[in-house]
Amino acid sequence: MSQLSLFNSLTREKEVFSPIDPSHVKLYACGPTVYNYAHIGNARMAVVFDLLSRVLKTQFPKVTYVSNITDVDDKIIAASAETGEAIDVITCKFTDIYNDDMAALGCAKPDIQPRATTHIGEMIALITRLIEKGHAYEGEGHVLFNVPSFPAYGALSGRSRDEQIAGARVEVASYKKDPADFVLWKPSSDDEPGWDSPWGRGRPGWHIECSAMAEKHLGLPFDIHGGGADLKFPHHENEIAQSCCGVGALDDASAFAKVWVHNGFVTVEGEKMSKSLGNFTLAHELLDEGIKGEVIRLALLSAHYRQPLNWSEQAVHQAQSLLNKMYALLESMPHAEAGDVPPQILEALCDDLNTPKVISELHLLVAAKDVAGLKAAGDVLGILQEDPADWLSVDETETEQFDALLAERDQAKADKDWARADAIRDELAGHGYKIVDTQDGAQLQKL
RNA sequence: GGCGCGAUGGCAGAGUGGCUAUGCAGCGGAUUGCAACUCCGUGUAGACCAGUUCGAUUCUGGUUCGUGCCUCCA
Repeated sequence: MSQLSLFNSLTREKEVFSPIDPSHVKLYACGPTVYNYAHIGNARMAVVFDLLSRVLKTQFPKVTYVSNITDVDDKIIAASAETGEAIDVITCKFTDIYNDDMAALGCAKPDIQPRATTHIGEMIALITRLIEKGHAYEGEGHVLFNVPSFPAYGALSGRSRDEQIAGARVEVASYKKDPADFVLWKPSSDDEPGWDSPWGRGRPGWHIECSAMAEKHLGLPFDIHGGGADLKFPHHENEIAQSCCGVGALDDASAFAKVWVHNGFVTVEGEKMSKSLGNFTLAHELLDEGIKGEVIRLALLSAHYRQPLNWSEQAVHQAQSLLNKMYALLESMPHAEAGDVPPQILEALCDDLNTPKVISELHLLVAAKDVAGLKAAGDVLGILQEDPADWLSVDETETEQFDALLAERDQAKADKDWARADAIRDELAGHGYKIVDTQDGAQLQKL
């Protein structure tokens, strides 16, 4: 059996994964703040950690994958103010859309998907504990984490507290004892969402929810904590500080989570996809355009998860092309059953999720007509879950408008009027369809 | 400025101290309709400069360039 290795951001080394309890592996990944649609950069995180949980499940008898929904945040408040929709309407709506879109990308729902707003009590309890232990203090209605009280601060991001201060863009509010201190709890005005607490009506800071929810659902320490690379600092660094201090592990940044896994960004023309740059593509839009979820998923896995992934038509095209090939083979052998996951696939996955290598192995499986291996590989990768005939056909209601053209082309072929036949092919290509002549006559496929 | 990451053939993208990555595109061929699909064949790439070595794309150092975090961010 292949042994899983993962690059641990905390040690900056690829390590053989060795669970705290091999009978129950625990994984947490920071999920979305639900105030709008997920773009494919957000989707990459969901796909990567879904894949990791699937691979873990092939290696260990029990895996609990937790990924949260952040449903209290200043951005949500701002979105509500802008649209006039109630906050819970917005968060419910976009939670559902997120789950639907990720399901379309082949992501199983996490075993537990905790919401921040249903864990306020746990957050207050953790904050209270931090105050009691001298790691947090109250000031002007805020509760702040005192960074100098945690000697191991900076272990994950590799920056010292002095460097962070040198960044100079940190807001130094009057109630902060140290410029690096960050908010655990902040006061809410009457028109903002808030909960009663020992420090007055307020709401949690951004970082505390993950500490509280991970501890509640997984216990400390747990095995793997993941998220996008941009969360390393300050979010994950602060989670470590809160959680380690909560359990009194002042010098051990691994007392929260043992292995930290960070996925790289999706880029567009070499630049990070981000909302502020406006260069984002929504997963929802791509699905609406008729690009299949599995195509998006495979395209997102076409680069190694820690490398940047440049989103392009060509990446989509390559993923589509491979899936078409695989489904065509599956259709030709409809009664084949899934076998064991081919060892070379498992080996590549176990090597820090080397999905580009996996994809090359998929091509080789197609060439070898190894349907049983492909099906098994598809199950662990979260692809090849559709009916091959459905995959290869196109929606007839969409294409019946072209039936007359196809009939005309059949006649043109019979008349050996190749110029006309090819003109029709070109015309349909303009509509996004490819004509494939089969024994049953001409059929259309999406380009 | 501080701290990271990266640089592979037209494009995407791996492994590897010496032995074909893989795919997309292109080109040649078979089949076909002079198409499409399919099949066969086809690519001396490794930013630059040193060093280690019998031998480096792979290890080490430096340079250049790109990019990310340091502020909300997957």
